[in-house]
Amino acid sequence: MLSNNWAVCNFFLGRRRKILTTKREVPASVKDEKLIQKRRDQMIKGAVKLFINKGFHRSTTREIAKAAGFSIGTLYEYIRKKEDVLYLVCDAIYDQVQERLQEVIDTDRGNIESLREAVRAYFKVMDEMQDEVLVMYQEAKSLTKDALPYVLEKELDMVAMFQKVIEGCVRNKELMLNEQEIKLVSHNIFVQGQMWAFRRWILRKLYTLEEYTELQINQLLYGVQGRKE
Amino acid sequence: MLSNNWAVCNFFLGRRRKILTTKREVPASVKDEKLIQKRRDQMIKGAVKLFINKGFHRSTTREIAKAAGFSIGTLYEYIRKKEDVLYLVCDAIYDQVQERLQEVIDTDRGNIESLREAVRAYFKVMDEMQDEVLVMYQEAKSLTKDALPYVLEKELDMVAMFQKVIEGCVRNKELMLNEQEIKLVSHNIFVQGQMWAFRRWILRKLYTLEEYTELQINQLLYGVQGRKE
Amino acid sequence: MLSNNWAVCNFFLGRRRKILTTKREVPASVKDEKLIQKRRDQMIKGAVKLFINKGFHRSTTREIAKAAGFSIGTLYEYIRKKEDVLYLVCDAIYDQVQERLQEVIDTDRGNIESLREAVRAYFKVMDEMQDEVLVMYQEAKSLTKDALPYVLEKELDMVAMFQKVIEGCVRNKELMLNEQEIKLVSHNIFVQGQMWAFRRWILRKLYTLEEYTELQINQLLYGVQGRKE
Amino acid sequence: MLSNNWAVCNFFLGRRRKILTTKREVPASVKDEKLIQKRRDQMIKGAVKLFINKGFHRSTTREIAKAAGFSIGTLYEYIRKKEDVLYLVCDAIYDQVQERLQEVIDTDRGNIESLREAVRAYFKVMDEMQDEVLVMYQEAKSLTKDALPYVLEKELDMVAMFQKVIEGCVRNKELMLNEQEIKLVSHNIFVQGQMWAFRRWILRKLYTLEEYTELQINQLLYGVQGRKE
DNA sequence: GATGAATGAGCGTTCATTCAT
DNA sequence: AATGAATGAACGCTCATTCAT
Repeated sequence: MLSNNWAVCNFFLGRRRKILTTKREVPASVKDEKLIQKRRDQMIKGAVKLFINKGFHRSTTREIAKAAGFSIGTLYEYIRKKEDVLYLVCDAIYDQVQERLQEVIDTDRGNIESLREAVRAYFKVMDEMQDEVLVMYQEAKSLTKDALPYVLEKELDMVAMFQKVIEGCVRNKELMLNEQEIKLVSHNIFVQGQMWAFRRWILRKLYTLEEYTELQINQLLYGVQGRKE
Repeated sequence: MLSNNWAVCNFFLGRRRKILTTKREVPASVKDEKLIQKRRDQMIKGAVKLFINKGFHRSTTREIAKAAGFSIGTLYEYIRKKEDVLYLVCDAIYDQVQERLQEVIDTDRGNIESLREAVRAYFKVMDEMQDEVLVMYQEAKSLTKDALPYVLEKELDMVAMFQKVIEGCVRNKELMLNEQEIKLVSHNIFVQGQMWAFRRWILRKLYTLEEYTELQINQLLYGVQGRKE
Repeated sequence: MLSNNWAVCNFFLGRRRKILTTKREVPASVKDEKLIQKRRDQMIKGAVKLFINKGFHRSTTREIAKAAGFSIGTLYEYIRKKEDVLYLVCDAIYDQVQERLQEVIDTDRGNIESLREAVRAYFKVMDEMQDEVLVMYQEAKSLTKDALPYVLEKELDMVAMFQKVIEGCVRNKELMLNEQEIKLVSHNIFVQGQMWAFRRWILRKLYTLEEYTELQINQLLYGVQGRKE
Repeated sequence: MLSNNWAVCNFFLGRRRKILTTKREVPASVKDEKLIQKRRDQMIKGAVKLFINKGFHRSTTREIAKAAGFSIGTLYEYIRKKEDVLYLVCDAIYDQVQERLQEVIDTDRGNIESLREAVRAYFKVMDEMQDEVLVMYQEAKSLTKDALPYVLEKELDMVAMFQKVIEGCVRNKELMLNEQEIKLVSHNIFVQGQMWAFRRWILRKLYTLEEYTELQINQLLYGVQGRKE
């Protein structure tokens, strides 16, 4: 139940610094950790392709196994339930996004240029990982009660990256924003990046990625009235 | 297939002014139009509740019938396929949103105050219809190839409302924006409204609706730097 | 159950002269006998068309009602069960065949020419009523336990017509056959007539109706060796 | 649609020597060919019993599975649709009939005695396989458009066996028949064999198998007038 | 550790039949 | 007498999951 999900999330997220520090474990029957990693990589790779085309609910476990390159029996040696696949997929996608961002975003420079660069980098990643983002985006709600908080926490971690960049600017007096405003802007940036993926059916017709990026950055910095005259 | 869906959408939306002017009809076996309306209203009401809790895929046709207050046989007198319920639900929600907006938004005044009001009104509707918006938002991807364009068109109609308000401001020199910028801002407003619904798990903790609204409007108008000093 | 059907048939047919002299009644809710006849005629006409195309089991009561030109509710004013339609249809087809035969077959002349004529007339009727015969033929097995004997009795009545013609020939010494042989030949003629309908997929390619008729008559009269040299 | 079926059949049969040489494959999910054969044998055995009693349409897939000795899920590992069962059953029955005939019929001797023997053997098989023949006979029409030609071709193969025997007699001047006549007689024999099965409700009362056989052979050879003398 | 045959609960859907109007 | 909306048992079929090999 979604509404229950939110309740559960709130519960967890409220104290997340305490409990959610480690990954949620999906138990496997197989012992060899190396093998588990290898098989799950195969699985995730296949499943993402599948989910992009048919969504999670319309993909069968058999199809997932096949796409992964092994049998249905083997699939169940590495997961307990179909929903574990979804969690593993979502988890992997977020990790990938985050990893790529951490490579290119400098959260410590604390000037407007670093904010511009962060947004550009983020939008670029979202563009390159469009399909994956879409999957995450559309299927996250199918995650079970206990898996969802782990994924939401990763979202917050990403939002926190932008927040950190902006806080740097504020600290250096490049921007004048209170905490509420900082958080809102961070969330806006985050959503606008996703938006490029989940509204691509219309945005792609109106803008190239570069146009979209620069327009959003300008709007972010100056608003619609800041440039009025 | 999602990716195909997009192709289809693009195809339809490309020429939408010509083909998509009328509603997509869902055929019913029952002839009495009044009755059809009544039963479908029951159905939609029940289905929304269900979809909020379990999502479309996890809701069974029997549950939908029960929630609507009639038997499974009767359900199928008013739809052909389970997916028709989803279309009917999405369609109804959008109609409702749009209707409520048209009541309160004045697209002709053409000043900044009217833009503020439009955004406030829109965010208020999105707040009041949180559950419905969430359903639409999360389940739209499960719509069939042929139903999706109808729903997307409605989205564009709503975006167009904001666009019209902004164009008014531009015409009256209250704002200086080119067409690309106008469109982007319209989409941003639209998405930020939805965002209040689909990210409520975090936003509700940070802001009241009023705070969220005013912060977003200010960010929209002045950007983060327009107010720098 | 078919096997039970046979048992039941045997039971009934064994004493048929006593019990099966009247038509099996299909009760109607409506009182007006004239109307019953009219509505059932509509029904049979529509149903035959339907059964030709889709068979009994694949035709729904709604389709039957529609094909008859009235509502499903009305249909059930004139029958009790769907299977009644099948009985009514089979019954009507046999009546029609028999009526047409009685018009043209002279069972009293008692010469070989009258036998030839009877066969020719019968085959002609079977040719003209191909579709109906096929329906009867293929759907009779779906008749209920209690309806089947009535239809089988009609078959025997038709076989008896040929038997009568042949008995006339024997009485006049035009043929030398004992009773067993007479009956077999009668059944053969009957089946060969049906055969033209139910094996038309191949026979039509090999013969015209006239060729088929004359070849069968010759084979009937002279065998394959009677003409050996 | 039955009428369409015939059209399709004609189409296929017209060129059958070219296309229909191989069996129609019914795909199975299971890979082990041996197992497929075993399970399908179970299935066919159970289904024949069921179809004899209730007909194809009145037998449910669950009943078929149960009669076969496994679960509904397993049934569908070996077929795709319920209709596949019917095809498999019809196909198996024909194969069985044909196999038994090929064991006993000598198509090369080319004398009248061999024709007598062929007919006797055929009628005996039809007697022993009464139930199966009845099923084939009554349910063949429920076969799908694409399955029917395969079954009809098998019929023609059997007719061709009699044709071959008769052609031998003609070649050896034991009989004087043109091709049209040969074909007709072959079809007659074939139908008269089936007739013993599908008209057993009356024929059994009039004749033993032996009487029926000898009477038909005599009628075949000498006609009703050849012996008039 | 890998396989894939087996299972059966449960799904979407149909349709003969009823009955209030 | 005629209608057609309502019903729900029962159908064909799917698929997540298990477990013997």
